[in-house]
Amino acid sequence: VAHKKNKQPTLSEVAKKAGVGTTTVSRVINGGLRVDPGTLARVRRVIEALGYTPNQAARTLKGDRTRMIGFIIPSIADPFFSSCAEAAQAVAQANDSLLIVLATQNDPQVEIDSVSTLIRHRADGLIIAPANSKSKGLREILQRISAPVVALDRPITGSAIPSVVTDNFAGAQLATRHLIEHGYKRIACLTGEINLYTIHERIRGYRKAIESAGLECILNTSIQDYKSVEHAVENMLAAADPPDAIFTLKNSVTIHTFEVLQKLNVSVPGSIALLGYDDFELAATLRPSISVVRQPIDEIGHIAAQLLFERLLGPDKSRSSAGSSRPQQVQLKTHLIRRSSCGCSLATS
Amino acid sequence: VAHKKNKQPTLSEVAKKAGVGTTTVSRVINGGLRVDPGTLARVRRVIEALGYTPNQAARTLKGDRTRMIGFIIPSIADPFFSSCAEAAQAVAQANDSLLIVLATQNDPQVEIDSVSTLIRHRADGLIIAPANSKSKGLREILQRISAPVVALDRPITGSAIPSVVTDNFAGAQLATRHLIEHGYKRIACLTGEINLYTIHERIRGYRKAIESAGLECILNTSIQDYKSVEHAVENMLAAADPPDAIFTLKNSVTIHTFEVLQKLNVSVPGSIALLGYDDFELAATLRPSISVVRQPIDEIGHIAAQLLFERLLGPDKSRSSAGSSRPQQVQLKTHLIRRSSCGCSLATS
DNA sequence: CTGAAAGCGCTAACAT
DNA sequence: ATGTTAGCGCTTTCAG
Repeated sequence: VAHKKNKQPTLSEVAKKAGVGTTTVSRVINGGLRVDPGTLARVRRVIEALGYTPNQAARTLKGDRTRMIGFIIPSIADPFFSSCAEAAQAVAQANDSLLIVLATQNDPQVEIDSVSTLIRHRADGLIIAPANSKSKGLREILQRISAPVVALDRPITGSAIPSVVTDNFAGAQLATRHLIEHGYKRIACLTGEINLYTIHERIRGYRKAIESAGLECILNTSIQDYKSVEHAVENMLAAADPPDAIFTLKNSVTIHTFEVLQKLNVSVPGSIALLGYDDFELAATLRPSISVVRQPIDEIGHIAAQLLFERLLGPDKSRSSAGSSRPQQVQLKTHLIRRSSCGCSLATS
Repeated sequence: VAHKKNKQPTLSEVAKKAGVGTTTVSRVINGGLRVDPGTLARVRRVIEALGYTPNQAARTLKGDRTRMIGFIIPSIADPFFSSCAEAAQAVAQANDSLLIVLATQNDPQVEIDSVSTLIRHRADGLIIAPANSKSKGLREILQRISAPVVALDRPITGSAIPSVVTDNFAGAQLATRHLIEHGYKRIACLTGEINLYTIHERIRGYRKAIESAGLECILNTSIQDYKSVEHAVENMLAAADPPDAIFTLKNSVTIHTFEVLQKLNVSVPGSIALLGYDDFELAATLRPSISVVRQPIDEIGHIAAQLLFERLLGPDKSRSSAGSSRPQQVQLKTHLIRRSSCGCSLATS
């Protein structure tokens, strides 16, 4: 009984113990083809007895894939990205690969460092939600790596990198139009993080709808936290011509706006209607329930991972639900969920 | 079979191009000590020009750590675990390591497979929230691996594996007592998944408090989804002696209970008080706001990861915020958050 | 200061 | 059917 501490048994140890060559053991652990049934059984017994597990690092060095894919996102705790990660991990698992999750907090430097780390580890591929779609540094480093890359939620402009995003422009436009159809005339739009691709597109959608209807854009892009929402809303309410509807471009802003309106005892949608971008768990439970633009979150992660494996293995070999390969720039539709806060379903408010 | 696999440059390519030996290049990428400044600069230039990155697999094979740690949890999308993961990933990053996230959906077989995969990849260590604290198969495989393991949220009974959990018993007991102090006499407890360690402990806490006060346990452990909550609540309400308070043992049950109560127009806490285990984002925003037992989620993930790196590197070398090493069985305190639904702060309800 | 050479564990020709 | 052997890219003695 060898007490080599901290050491897993090796293939050649198995070979020695089983009285065979290393090639035979290698064949056994790789399916056992072209191996005598008796030998096969014996080797398997030794493997079992020793608790042998092939060393992936050695395989990798020999030229095999690492069976690891990187997943670079702003935050793991964010429900949107954690749901994407869950879906991507499932696809990775189905393809016998590991998902390595890296959170960047939207910091471009951390993002680049993360890519470097993944390259060092020779990840087979890479899924990334870039902090800045236009970052030159990121585009450069991404261009240099040989592993396939898929962009998630936000494309990487000026590159041929495949991406899976939702149609933020159409979603915001549709939502704004819906508010317009309700008859609201002064529709404010609250957001922050205007350098994000998604937010930028949503603003465009809002603008388009508002201007097409000949209304006035009331856009506040300085929102950061609860305080700033409170400040913004109080100012609007105190103005000579207060808004009759608010369109919020991201989850946290929607929630903060709801909270402020609730705190100020402003009737929703009576005095001011509210519609938010991105659904959230309790949107239907709040009173009034919050109308939102919903994105197919799971699909984003799922398709991004599938796209990656298709490029990795060739379209036919990846474990896809569908056999056909997809286009390289996927844009998913969003969905308007009509609840009470926009003025729909007044019966249940 | 012409794959356009742009291989990464290797160390010896750098050496050749720089006109030095591989040893020198190795020294350069490992800090550049004992290397002539001129040579160092030249080698660095070549590395830069070639975009060389050391191959982690080769280093690993040579005996170095893999700089990867595994993180096995039931679900990534679950806010509790994704927050833990975020904290753990930050610690991993600080220790120059990768976090590999595996979701098991509480399936014991997937769990064991996940551990195997991580062993194959020679992860340096392993953080796991076991689906079943008493699983023999899991304990066995965990015992066999040489890498350090830390249990998260749920201990692994019958083993010396360090764990980071919260005091579920005390938390539930405190919460139940709080309800009792409010004067409620018929306090129901709703839950599912009773095979989970956490739930088991919470039930114990509830029982202890109820029995100590000479009250009757009204325990329903068959909750699974909204429907089952609806059914349970309707039955309770229709009974001759309906409860005057409900204590829910997990997030989803709390929310479903709130929804059912809201739908049935039952006044909370007027007719029935509600108190839930585990805080959630909109608990304070709902009307009434929901009182809860809050766990220090980030700390759980953070401490678990720190514990792991302490065992991995020795207490002094890990990037801990504190220099001192921690006990191996950490039990964190929970906190009762008094909001309106239990009967506190009636002014703001 | 610097380099030659010996492996780390595995796979894949190439033998037998 | 099975063994022999040559590396994969890197670190690390051990000599210059």
